[in-house]
Amino acid sequence: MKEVESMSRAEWQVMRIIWTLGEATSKQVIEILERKTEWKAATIKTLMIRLQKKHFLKAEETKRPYIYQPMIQEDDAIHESVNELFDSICCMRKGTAINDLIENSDISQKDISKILETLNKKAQTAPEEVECDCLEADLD
Amino acid sequence: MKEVESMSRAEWQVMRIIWTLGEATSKQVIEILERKTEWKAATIKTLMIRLQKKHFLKAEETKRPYIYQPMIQEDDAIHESVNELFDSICCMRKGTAINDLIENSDISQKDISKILETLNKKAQTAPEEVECDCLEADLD
DNA sequence: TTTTTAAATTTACAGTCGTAAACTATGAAT
DNA sequence: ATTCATAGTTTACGACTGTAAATTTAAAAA
Repeated sequence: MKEVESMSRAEWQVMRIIWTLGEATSKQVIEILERKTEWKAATIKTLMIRLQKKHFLKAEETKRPYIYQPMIQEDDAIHESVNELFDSICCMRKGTAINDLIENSDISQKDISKILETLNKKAQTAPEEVECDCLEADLD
Repeated sequence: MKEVESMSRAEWQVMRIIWTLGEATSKQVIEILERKTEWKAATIKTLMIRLQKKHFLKAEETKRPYIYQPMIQEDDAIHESVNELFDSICCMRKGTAINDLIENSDISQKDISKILETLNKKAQTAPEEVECDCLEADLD
C-alpha cells in the first residue's frame, strides 16, 4: 500500500556518493563506504540493487563494470525527505524546529543571506499565530 | 543493533494527540485518529502498545481505562527527528534545505523574528563556504 | 582455452512497521 | 451473581530494512 518509493537511511548514504561523483562503479562506492562505515561490500551491493529497483539509480549495463547514475537529483531528494518529515510535525512547532536546525547546522554566508531574504519576504505575509492542528481531521 | 529507539511515522501521529492533550485515554486517541486517518481502533491500540514498549508513552494502570502520558517532550522528539534527518544530508546542502523548508512552512511572526535573530548571530561566525563531506570517512 | 578474479545476482534472516483480527479481562448494568 | 460492553493483550502477516553469505557470470590473465 505504498504509493511512492522512499529511500532508506542506508540507501541514502549510497546515493550521496553517486550524487557527488556524478556517476560511479560499485567498486568506487564500496571503497568509499568501507571507509565511512562498517558495511561489507555485499551489503553495499544490495543497497545499490534496491536503489535500482526503486528507480533512484540506473546502471549502464552494456559493459562491466556497470556505471551507476542517479535517476533523481540530490536537491529533489532532500526536498522530499525534509518535507515528508515536516508534514508529520505539528505546524505550530515548525518555526522552533527550524530555528533549532539553524542553530545546529553549519551554514555558509551565502546561504545565510539567502535565508534572511526568504524570511524577510515571508514576514510580509506571515500570520501572527500558527494554530496547532494535531487534533483536527486531515483535509483530504 | 539499534542503540536508540525511534518513533515511526504512524506512532508519531499518536504522540501528537497525547502531547496536545497532555494525557489521554486510548478511547480519546482512537476517536481523534479515526477522524484523521483510516486506521481501525485495533491498529491505534497496537501503536500505543509499541510506544509503551519504546518508553515514549506510559500508562497509569491502576484503574481502567488507562491514562496514557508522554515520556518524552514534543520539542525533544522533534529535535531528535529533525537532527537525525539532517545528519544524513550533505552538509553543503543543508542551507538550501533549510531555505526550502522555510518557503514551504507557515511560520508565525514571532518565530520569524526568533529565526532572524539566530541567523544574524550565526552570520557573525559563519564560514564563507561549507565543504561537501559525502566522500569523507566519518569522524568516530 | 582454461583458469582466476572481479563483479553482479540470489538467497537469507531477523527486526521494524503498517495494518488489524481474535481473544481476554474488567467494570458496569441487570 | 450473571451478562454485556469496553478496554486491553496476543497473535498475525506481508513489506521494508539492515546486514551479509553464497552463487553465478563475465572479463582478464595465463
